[in-house]
Amino acid sequence: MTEETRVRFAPSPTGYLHIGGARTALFNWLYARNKKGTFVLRIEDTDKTRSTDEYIDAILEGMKWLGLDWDEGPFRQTDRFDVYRSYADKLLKEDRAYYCYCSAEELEMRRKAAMVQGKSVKYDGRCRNLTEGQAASSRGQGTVRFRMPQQGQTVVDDLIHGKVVFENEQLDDLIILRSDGTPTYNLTVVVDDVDMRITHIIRGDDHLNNTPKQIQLYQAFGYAAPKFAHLPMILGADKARLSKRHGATSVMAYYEMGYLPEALVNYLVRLGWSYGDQEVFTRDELIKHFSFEHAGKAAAVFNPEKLLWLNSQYIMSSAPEKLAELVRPFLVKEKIIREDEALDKAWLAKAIHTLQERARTLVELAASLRYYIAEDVVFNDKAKEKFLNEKSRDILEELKAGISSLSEFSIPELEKLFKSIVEKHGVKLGALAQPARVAMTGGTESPGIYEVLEVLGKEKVLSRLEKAIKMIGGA
RNA sequence: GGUCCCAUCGUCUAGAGGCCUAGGACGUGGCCCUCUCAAGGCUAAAACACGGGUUCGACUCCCGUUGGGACCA
Repeated sequence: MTEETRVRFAPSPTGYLHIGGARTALFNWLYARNKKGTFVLRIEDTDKTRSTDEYIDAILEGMKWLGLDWDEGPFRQTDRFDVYRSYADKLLKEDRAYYCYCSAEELEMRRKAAMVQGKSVKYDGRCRNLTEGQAASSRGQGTVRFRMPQQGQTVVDDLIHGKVVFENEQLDDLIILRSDGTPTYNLTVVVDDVDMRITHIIRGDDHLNNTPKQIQLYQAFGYAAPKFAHLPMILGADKARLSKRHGATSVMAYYEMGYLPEALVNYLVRLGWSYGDQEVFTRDELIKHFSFEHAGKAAAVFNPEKLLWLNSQYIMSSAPEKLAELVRPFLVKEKIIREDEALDKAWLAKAIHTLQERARTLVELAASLRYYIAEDVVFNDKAKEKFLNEKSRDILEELKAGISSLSEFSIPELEKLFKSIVEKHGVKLGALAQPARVAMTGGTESPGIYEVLEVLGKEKVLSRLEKAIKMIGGA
C-alpha cells in the first residue's frame, strides 16, 4: 500500500497573496488533487512584528477566490512554540545541538573577514566544543545551534531538478533557537513538516539551498526526508523577481481588474508547466494531467498580455448567465446600476451574449453594458459629429418610421427593413448602420446593429432614434 | 566571495539522439470575412547563448566558457 500524499502551502502573513505565492499554492493543490492526497494550509507567522491577522484573511480570501480549497488547517506557527522548543531540547539533550555565545557583531565581523579572504561565510564553529566551564560563564543569553555533520554529502531528491548534491562541509551550524528562545525558520518548518507528515514539499527554488540543512534536521529527529519539488521563480519583464514595481502582484488585484479566477489559474499553471501544445484547460483537465515531469526548471517572465488573452477566452466561453452574476459588482462600481437595483436576468444574459466576445475583462464588459442599461446615451463627440448630421437625418427618420410599423420586432425583420431602406437610397449598409449605432450606443463600436436593437427593445430604440433626430435638427 | 540552480523566437513553451526545413501560444505586421468593433480564418517576420568533445548523426548526452538567478544575509 502506498503512502498517502500530503502537501502543504505555508505562506507568511506579511503581505497579501501574491502571484508567486499563488503559483506555489496552485502547484501544491494540483499535486494533492492529482494524487487524491491532502492539502494542508499552514500560516508561518513566527515573525510577529510583520505578521497580521488582516494579511491572514487576505491570503485565505485569495485562495478561496482561486478555488484552492485546503483539507487541513489553517494551522498557525505561533500556536506551536512549545512544540518547537521541545524538539530543540531533544537535540540539545542528544548533543546534536549546542549553545553558542558569539554575539551578532562578532559574527558579522568574522563573516566579513571570511568573505575578504574568499572563504565560505559559514559559522566558524567557535562554540562547537566549549567545555561546561567555558559555557557556564555566559550561559543564559546564548543561541542554540544545530551541530551539522561535517563529512559526507546530503542529497536533495527533487522532482524537478533531480538529485542535487551538497557537500556537508559547506553546511552551516544553523541557529535553531534565537537568544530569546524563539525558533528560527529552518527549525519550525522541519518540525511542522514532520508533525504534519508532509510527504512532498513543493515551494519556490529560492529554498533549494536551505534544503540540505533541513534534511539534516529531519535525520537528527529520526525521520526520512520527504520528496521535494522546487519551482522556478516568476520574474517581471526586466527579468528581476516579480515585485510591486512590475504592477499588480496581489491576486485580488486581478479580481478588481475583472479577471476570472479560472483564467489566472490557467495562466499561472502554464508558467512553468506544459501539456504538449495545449493552452486552455478546464480545472479537471489540470488535475488529471498535472505532473512534475512536465514542469520547467527555468524562471519565467510574467506576461500580462497573455493573461489578458486567456481571460478573454474564458469570458467568451462562459455561460452568459454566469457572467451576469459576476459582472454585477462591476456594474455597481461603475455606477451603472444601484446596489439594490434588480435586473432582468434573462435580458441581462442576452445583452452579455452580444458582448462577451468583445470584452476581455469584467470591467470592460460592465463598461459596454452601460449603453444597454443606462437611460441616457453618452455620446462620443467624434462619432456624433461624423454620423449624426444632416446627411443621416432622412435615413434615420425612415428607419424610425419603418421600425414603428414593424409587426414583429426581431432580428430577421430588422435585417429585412435595413436592407430595403439601404436599397432604396442606393447606399451601403454602413450608411445606415453606423448612424443607427451611434444613436443607440453613443459610439461607433458595438455588437452587430440588429443585435443591439433587439436587446434594447422597440420602445428604447424608437426613443433613442427620436432623440438622435432631434439632436441633428437642433444643430 | 562561497555554494547551488538555470539557459529554444520579444514572452510562455513543445522537444526525452535521427520524426526539426525546430512545432504551438501570446504579442507584432499583412490578407480574408465584415454594418463598426471584436471574434474567426489564412499568412509573415521571429529562437536552439558560445566553444569543445561523445556519436554515423546532436536542440537533445558530457565538459568548459559566458550570462542570469537564488541562498549564505
